[in-house]
Amino acid sequence: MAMNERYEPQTIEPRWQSRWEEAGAFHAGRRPGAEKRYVLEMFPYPSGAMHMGHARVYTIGDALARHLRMRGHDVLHPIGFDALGLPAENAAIKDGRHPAERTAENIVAFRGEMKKLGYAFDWDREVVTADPSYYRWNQWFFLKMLEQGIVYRREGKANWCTGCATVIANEQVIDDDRCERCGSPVVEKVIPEWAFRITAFAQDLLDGLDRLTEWPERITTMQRNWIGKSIGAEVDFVLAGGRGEAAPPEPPLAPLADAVRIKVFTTRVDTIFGCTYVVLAPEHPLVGELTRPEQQADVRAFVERMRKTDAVERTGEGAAKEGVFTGAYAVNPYTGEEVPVWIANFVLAGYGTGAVMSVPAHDQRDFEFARKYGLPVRVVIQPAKGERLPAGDALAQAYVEDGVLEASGDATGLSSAAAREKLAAEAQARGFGQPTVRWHLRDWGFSRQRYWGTPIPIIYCPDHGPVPVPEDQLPVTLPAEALITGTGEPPLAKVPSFVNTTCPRCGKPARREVDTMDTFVDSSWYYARYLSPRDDTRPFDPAAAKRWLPVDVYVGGPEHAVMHLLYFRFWHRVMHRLGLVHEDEPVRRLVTQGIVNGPDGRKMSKRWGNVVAPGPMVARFGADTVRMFMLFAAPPEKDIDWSDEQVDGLFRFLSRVWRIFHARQECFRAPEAALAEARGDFLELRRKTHRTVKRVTEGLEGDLKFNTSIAALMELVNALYALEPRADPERAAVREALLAVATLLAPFAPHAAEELWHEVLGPPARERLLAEEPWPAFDPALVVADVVTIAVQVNGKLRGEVQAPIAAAEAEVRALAEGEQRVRAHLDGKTVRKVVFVPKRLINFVVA
RNA sequence: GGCCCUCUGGCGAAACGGUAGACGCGCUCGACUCAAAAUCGAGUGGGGUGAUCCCCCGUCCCGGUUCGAGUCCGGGGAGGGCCACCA
Repeated sequence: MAMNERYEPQTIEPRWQSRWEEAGAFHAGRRPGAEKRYVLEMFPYPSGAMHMGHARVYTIGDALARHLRMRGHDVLHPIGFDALGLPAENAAIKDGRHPAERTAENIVAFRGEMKKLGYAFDWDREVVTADPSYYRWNQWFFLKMLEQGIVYRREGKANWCTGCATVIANEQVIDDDRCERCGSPVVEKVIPEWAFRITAFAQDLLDGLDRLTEWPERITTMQRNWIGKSIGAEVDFVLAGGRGEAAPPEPPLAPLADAVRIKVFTTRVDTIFGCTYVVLAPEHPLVGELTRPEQQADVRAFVERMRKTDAVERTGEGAAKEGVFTGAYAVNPYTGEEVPVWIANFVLAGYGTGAVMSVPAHDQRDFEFARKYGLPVRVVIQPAKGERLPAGDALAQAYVEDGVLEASGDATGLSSAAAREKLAAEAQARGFGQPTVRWHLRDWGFSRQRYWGTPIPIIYCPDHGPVPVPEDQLPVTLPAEALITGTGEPPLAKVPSFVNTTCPRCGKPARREVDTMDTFVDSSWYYARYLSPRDDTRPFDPAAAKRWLPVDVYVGGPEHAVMHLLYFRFWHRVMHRLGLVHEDEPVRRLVTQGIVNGPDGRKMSKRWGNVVAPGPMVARFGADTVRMFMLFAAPPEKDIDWSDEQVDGLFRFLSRVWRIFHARQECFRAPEAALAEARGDFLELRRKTHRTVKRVTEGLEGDLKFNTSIAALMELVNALYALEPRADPERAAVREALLAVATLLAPFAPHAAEELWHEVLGPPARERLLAEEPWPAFDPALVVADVVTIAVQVNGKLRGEVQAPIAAAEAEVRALAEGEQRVRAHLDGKTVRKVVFVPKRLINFVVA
């Protein structure tokens, strides 16, 4: 049967998709003896239709997975759906439908589109987080972590999103006070909530980053910053004269030691001899107590005003520094000096100790505050080199660098670094402080006052308080009949059949927890669930985990740098502690892919009318063209713009590939034995073929340069167009090239590749699948040319080129180069001082 | 303010410290066609002489290292990302 003259992806693609499926080609575990590879892309959140960003991640991961399979590995390449969460619930509220129904529909649509794109997923392992068979294990983990003390209940200030009507995590607050999901204002609200003690893992999470050598550095840097370890010291300033005559504090204070101590945290204890005042946050518990009667009115008014001002306005960049004197004085333990105690808007109650020592000469913020309120400025650090600083009164701005201490008692003359160590140790020795580590990372509050999440398996008993639901009663399932309004109290609170239950301890009537878990819980361990997705006795099989974990390559967007990618590292450590996994990092190599922008270069958005959906593009050009576009446009980590012209170009390329196969059909049966007799242009073609195998392979490994791999294929195809084979050896060389093209194309344009490969091989290949064939090897003898072009430079400037045998020695090349008229013109009348010879590449005459 | 990234033709991009611009898009010309599309082929960084030969300039800017720098080092500029009165 003659091959179709036209490239028609619409007829080819469904055919191969069903062949792959029937053969179970992409099931993991089919090659038990082979080395495993776990390739994973971040699973989609099916709140709407599939978009180009999805098409890009899965295309990148798929190219890798397909290549690794052809390299003989046992490949696990699973997929699932991150189905629970606020956006799905919000969308459901908007169109008045149940989130379960809507999500199910979206998943069907997603699955359909992914299948049309021909991704080599192991669909048997699909996981949907909204399924009780999945989220029961969220609940199971919750119970285990409760036992371990990693989960705890707290009452505290939470970030309350006014739009989503729920608490959200610190990581989900953007632009200071906006919800990452819906953009609504976020306010502080005091609410009881459940939290993960992720801070207990802070050091470990930080140390682990050093071992993640195959992660993009910018991601590990972001995590490092987010974890935010700062090493400093805590120092107690004792209130001068003991208690101030404060108004009766409410509630009554616990008995205090003789002296009231104001604990401050600083990373610059080396500057402490320059401390001229101390500042507390307005919310600091000691404020009421230490304020002097004559300052009482001012301080109260200030605190009251701060309470009413929202966080951004108060502490945002533009906010003016404001403060008020309390009338109290505290003693600097290093100097014995009494310094005034102030309160100010810019001091945060939630960071450090909520109190700072102010060193206006060496901290810009303190400097501005001191100038505004006429507080003294005292220089105690001098630059190690360069001009000395003037006295404090004449200082134009704070000197914040490290330097050499002066006027600092015993520490005078020490460097800042040495002084920090000495002074912190001294504080400890003398009992008024100690070296201290502070973290930016906070515990992960995960209670959400919403419906579409995992119910938290806790029962509140009037006698026993919060009681965990026994393991054998899991899952606590979401009641289908909840009324979801998106406002007011948690929807689950309004479902009596859910709320009302009995205490597992005493059997008395009790109420269930009505909050649900943050969606990030679902995505924190899904990669492990893929290992045994139908297991109903445990979250996953540890033996399978031993075989498959860690994930070898994880592909996803860099926007998850400090949320998902930190949470799942934390979770993996918990699983490690529970003995479920054998390593403490979940992912060996992370690939972060760039955004697909609209054709106008702007982010795709309805607002700009520049949204291009993958579905219609696949229908029009075929999956292979869309995939090729994603990979050819730029390396994975770069942002790309959708371009209709470029897409046309890739379709044109695949058609061009098709046509050359069609035009060279007579070569399909060429005898392989004739290959060795290929000469001239056809020997060159063979070299090009083998070089192409090498280049494409390199692009799929190492730095993942799919774009140059595809470029190499294009060059080979261009070379084929330039040749007309007439004899068997020539036809054999062409056949070799055609087979290479088909095979090398398999990770990128798998459908066309299968079709072409089968055309070349004919009936003998009927039962085989290219997707499972071995990746081609190249002949090292054929990737090197026997004659090379050598650039000739004079003083580093290109002045000609010569052809020389690859092994040519310097003398030979030099003679050839000097024989070139143009080169001679530049050498005439000059003295050659030196000749630099780089074998196979260039020769450079240095003349004067 | 801190940390990080990027900067190369008209555009997307290539380039172990070694011929800058591979490959693709776009554009120009030619072949095919009554014509167009499609396809195939040729050309395509700027400038200058000038006719296929050569010269000069050219990878954000300034300096340095080197026989040789898009690449390495120092300084600056522009754009972007993340964090942020974090003590």
